[in-house]
Amino acid sequence: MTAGERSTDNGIECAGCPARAQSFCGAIPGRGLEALSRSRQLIQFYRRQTIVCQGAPAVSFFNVVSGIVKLYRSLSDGRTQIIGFCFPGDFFATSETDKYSTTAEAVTFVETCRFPRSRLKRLAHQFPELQTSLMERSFRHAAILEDQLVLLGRMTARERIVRFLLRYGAGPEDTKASAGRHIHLPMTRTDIADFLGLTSETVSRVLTSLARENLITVSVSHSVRLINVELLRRISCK
Amino acid sequence: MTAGERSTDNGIECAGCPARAQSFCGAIPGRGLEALSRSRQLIQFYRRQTIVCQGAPAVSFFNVVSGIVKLYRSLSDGRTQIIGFCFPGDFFATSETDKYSTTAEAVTFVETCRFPRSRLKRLAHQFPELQTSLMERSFRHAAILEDQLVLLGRMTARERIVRFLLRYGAGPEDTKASAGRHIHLPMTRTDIADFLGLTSETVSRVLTSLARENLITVSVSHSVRLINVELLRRISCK
DNA sequence: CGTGATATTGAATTGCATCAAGCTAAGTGG
DNA sequence: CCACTTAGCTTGATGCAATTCAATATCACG
Repeated sequence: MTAGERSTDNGIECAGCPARAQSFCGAIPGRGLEALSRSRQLIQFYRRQTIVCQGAPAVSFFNVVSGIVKLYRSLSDGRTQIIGFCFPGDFFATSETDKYSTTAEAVTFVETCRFPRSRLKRLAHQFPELQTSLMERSFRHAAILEDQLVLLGRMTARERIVRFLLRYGAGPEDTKASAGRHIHLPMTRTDIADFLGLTSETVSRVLTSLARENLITVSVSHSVRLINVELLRRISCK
Repeated sequence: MTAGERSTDNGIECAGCPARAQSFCGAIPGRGLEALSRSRQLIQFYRRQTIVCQGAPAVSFFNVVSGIVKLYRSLSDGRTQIIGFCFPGDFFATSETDKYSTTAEAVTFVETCRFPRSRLKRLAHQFPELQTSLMERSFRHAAILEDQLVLLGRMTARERIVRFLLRYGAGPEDTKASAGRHIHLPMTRTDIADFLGLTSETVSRVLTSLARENLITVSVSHSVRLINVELLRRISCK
């Protein structure tokens, strides 16, 4: 265990896990849960703490129980691109190679389950219902990455930021629903920029310009409220 | 069958398929091949022909036997982003939703195997060795998409184009090896641009500038030769 | 209340896009 | 076999969105 991470007692059983419904392990039937509880370690990380490091030997993968994790890749000159944010129920550091391809860092305080890397394959082998669910998950994941390719390759700064706000702030597709609700964005402006292929200055500028046009309000920097969701959706295009 | 596509007789058995070694079906053991042969249709497409259309009901998925397919998404105003090129052994149009999320179009004359969409899940269920291979494939695929995110989000036009040339023209990682070899690029400049998040003009300009610096030669527009692979690798960074 | 980190705002710069010609190569039909 | 057409490619001139550099402003936390 590297300095700073915290392993809590594993007394908590998987059966009672609040994240289980959204997690890959949700597909594991009850009879498998006890074994699962034994093969995982519950590990916590503080904000800014690195969980796994790009290029390091891939020994474990993780499931997010609570909090937000960012996955990113860095170029040698410091440019970084965030690949995605992981929320409760997402798993990460599932590499097919023997090295981690991305760095994972806690954006907030994070609780994770850690498993040996080989375990996923074994579990899938053991439980066919998990295997199906993993396949669905991977197709869904690929679709999200494809969305992001379009965003990075072809969208303007404004479109990118509006999409980001809608993605993380609006109920999926059902117009209206989410207008006026507060969105808490625990990541920094630089994080958002590194996710959207922009600079933090541009993120700032676009947010204030959206606020000037009464499409959103930014109370404190980590809290945004969507005002005109309809118009925002139109801006984010498709 | 839509107008223009060509279904050849299915007499050719999967057992003798030249693309099988690199394909998902390569993981299916001999005993399953006869059934596989029966469940697929061999379908050919001519250059520029649309294979499946973004938004259309997802009924089939395809495996490339020969030729190159491009997958792309279009925005309503015509901006398009190519998600990737599929080569022999790649499969595409595997959607988790009931609509295709990308359009697939033949870049060259293409031979494909078409399967009913539900078949993949059934096959995976039937053959555990396929299931493992699919999982590996999906992780590898995700890693490629992540690479492309970094490229689109953080790289300059020159870096993008050099990476593209190295990716499709150089043997994997083994420096030297591939210097001087001809690379045939059947896609248009616009295709390359749509893949790299650029315009065709920029692709042209960068290629001629690389040629002026004696890093590559461009004989006819679809044929490029890498001269200084070492330096190209340095430009493409990491 | 002070200090360092984060965010905003402004001004200047630039890399790539856009617009606009020409150029080239591959058909096509007389 | 050669003008004519057309699609794709190259090259140049100009514009602009986003970056870069720089100067505050604001926030979070001891």
